[in-house]
Amino acid sequence: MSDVPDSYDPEEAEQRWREEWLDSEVYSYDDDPERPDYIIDTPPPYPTGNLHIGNALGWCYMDYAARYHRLKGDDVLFPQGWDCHGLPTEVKVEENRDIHRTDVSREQFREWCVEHTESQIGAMKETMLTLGFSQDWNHEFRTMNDDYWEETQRSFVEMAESDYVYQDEHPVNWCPRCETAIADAEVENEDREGTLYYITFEGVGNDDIEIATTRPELLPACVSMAVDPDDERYEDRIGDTFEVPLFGQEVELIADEEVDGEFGTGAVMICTFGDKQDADWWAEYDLELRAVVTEDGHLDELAGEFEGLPIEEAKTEIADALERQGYLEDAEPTEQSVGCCWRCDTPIEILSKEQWFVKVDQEEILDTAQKIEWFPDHMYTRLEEWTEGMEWDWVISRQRVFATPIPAWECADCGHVETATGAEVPVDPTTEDPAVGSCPECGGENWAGETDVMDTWMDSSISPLYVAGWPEEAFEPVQLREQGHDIIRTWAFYTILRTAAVTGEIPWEDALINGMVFGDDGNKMSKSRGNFVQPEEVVEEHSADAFRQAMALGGQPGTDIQFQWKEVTSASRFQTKLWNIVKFSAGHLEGSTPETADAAYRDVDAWILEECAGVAESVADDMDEYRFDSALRAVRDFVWHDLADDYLELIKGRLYEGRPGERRAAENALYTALSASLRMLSPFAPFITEEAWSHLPTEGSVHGASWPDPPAVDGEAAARGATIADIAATVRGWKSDEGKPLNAELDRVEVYLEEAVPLDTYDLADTVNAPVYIEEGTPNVELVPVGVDIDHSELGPVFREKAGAVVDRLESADPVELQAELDTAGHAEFEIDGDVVTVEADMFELEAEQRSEGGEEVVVLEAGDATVLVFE
RNA sequence: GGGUCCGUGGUCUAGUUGGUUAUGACGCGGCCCUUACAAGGCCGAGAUCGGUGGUUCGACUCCGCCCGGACCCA
Repeated sequence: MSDVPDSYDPEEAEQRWREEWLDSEVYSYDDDPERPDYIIDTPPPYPTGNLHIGNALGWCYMDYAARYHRLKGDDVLFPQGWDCHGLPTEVKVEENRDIHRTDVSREQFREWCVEHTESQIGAMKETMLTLGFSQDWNHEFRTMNDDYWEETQRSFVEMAESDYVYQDEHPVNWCPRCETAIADAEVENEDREGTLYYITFEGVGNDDIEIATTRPELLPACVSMAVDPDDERYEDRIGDTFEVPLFGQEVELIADEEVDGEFGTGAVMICTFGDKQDADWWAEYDLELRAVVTEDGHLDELAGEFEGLPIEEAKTEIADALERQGYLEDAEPTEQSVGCCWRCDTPIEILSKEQWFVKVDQEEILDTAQKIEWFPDHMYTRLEEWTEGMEWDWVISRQRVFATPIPAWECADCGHVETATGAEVPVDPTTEDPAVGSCPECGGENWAGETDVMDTWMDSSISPLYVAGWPEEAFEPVQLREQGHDIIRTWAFYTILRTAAVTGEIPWEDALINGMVFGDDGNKMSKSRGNFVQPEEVVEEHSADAFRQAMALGGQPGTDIQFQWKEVTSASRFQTKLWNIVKFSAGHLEGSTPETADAAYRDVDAWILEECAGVAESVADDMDEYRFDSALRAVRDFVWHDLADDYLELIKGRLYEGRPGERRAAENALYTALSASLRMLSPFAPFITEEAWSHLPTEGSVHGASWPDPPAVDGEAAARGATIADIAATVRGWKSDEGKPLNAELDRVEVYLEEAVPLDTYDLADTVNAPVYIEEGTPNVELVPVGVDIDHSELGPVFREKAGAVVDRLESADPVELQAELDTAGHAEFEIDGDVVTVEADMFELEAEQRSEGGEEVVVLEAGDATVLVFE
């Protein structure tokens, strides 16, 4: 009867659909002016060659949203980009080819980097396809391609024209290993064990002074010293001068409130530059610049005999020399926070260099960020804090190769700097001259192209502009950015800054922030801990659909989630269940089922359709709020318990033996509920739902279908259906308790309802396998009140401070007497503190228990409002 | 040190504006091959909701403090 295989083979089906979808247009963006756009600003990942489980979580979220919005009828653009430029690739290429980047031409080096990047992208794309992500591959982009970096340069040019971009000499964070400037966001503070040295500076015409420092190697860069103005130890000493040990320069003591009197001796040396504080003081007090650290992290000629030593060596050599010459008073271990390069962990230096900067306009950034809807909303706070804490402008120039060139030239004759115009990008200033021709300042013709390149974040922070088609199309905010909370200070921050600067708009309407993925044991995933899981392993063990479901149910978006194998197990079981439902249903459905005219729905049909409509609505609400966990849970619950446990069992009689009209009504309702379920599940489990869809009388792909909208039904019939389902479930549970087969035949079943309702017993009788009689009132069996069930929400507000006493009286009263009072008076009365209080009937219910004392053998069951008598 | 989030059965997790017996999953125990389903079904046990004060008739939910954890910043 059915061509549905007995079991579902995910490995085969997932492979098949993956290929099918690639050849189809189901995921393509139509740019249809009639439908609302839903554009996702997919954050382009760095092509590491490995899409790890943390990436996968974010892509799952985007894919759930993309698939949901397609069902909702939106014109979805889910592009995929690649953030290609950057140091790790340069290092990898140097390693693989055993060269230094300066050994070959910039062109050659770039070419190798591109080649390497392409192979890395291929591997990650494969994983994305395995996991069933529905990007529109016609909209794939690479930040290293001309068409992309043209836009990067264009945005740079526009920002230069509006004075967001400027060139200046200013202290910057410098990584001596990468030999480039880096931005504040690329510096990570690490707690390290260091040594605190106590060093004596001899006074020049005044007493000596002792300072404490962790960086004796910076003594040659010492230009001043400072104490807290309120520090009594140094009263009257401001303005004293001292000679820097070993290096001989004379420095003056100043007072500044920023000095921490608790640290060391309370006196600190100011070097150019030990840290950001030094840079501030240097500027504030107009101190001399003694640059002693070279770009590659060695001491220069100002260090005299120590010239050429790497920083770490210089530290110990100079400390030794201080000790030998009697300047070192003490040395003790200390905890210190060291700023390190986030790419290579090398401690950073602060050097003053000519660099390109982007102005950080805190107010504009926050104004913009506030207009974005953050999910969860507290993620905005992260951005706010970071933004408010920004001290320096964003340094965007990098002394590297594989990146977007800064489109500028310097006149070799007069030093005038010429920035490209929008018309001449993309341009590589190292190989091309500016369009302006001769220097507008001096008329010279000798241009030196800028060899500095841009920070990679300059590329990735225009992704919303790029995917939205800027500048051909005026920019309108896209609908969604999804990303991890660990990169709010970079990706989100820079994108907001740049979009506001270039367009005056917010980049996205919604920012959905995902948490981190931890291992099964609750710890960060790491290979050494043995809790590392690669998405492919999960697919191999179970299926991509199961993996995707586990990601959705791991926790609500925004929280960190633990990867749980048991969640995958549970998802697999659900899929088995779903498959069996489909297999059973498909056998009863035919091509004309969906269009059954004027289906004569019985009560249970009305009930399942109403339930289904309710679920469709609440799941849509969840999806709109990106509550994927809640959405999937609701659908799974509906499918398993309402549809399979209750509804399917209730209509089996009609499906197998019903007359055509009533059978077709059941078939139609079954089809409606099942196809709605598949559509609601399809964002989470795209493969099995597509496979199931193909076995039902449906058209096309489930992913091209629309969000379910079941027909409106008679509400009273639906309520009756709910009672029937409740009764059927109760009888089924009882049979199971009794160890009876579910189809065990019963003598008869009597259903007692308080008010007579024309319950449709047709399906119920078949399901419980007994004739069913509906009665009004209470059954003629001995029911003994045994307890009281208080409705606190009714009773509490009425009695307020007396509520506790009333509850006590109700609970301590004899239930039998209470029942009698209720029957005669319609309420209960107590005397409390001399007052008579009346407890209305709606404030409590008496719990009754059936006491079988003689008479007919009968079992009494409670099913919601109904009392069910079962005669065996 | 500042900030954000969090602490619910053995494990993970839900809990909407405070209101009956606190959700589900995995695991565990028992029963059941019932015309979709044993790679399954049904049932059961298992939680003083981190601790402690407070607000309230009533607190998992609101507030204070403490303990513990994660992340961000300094």
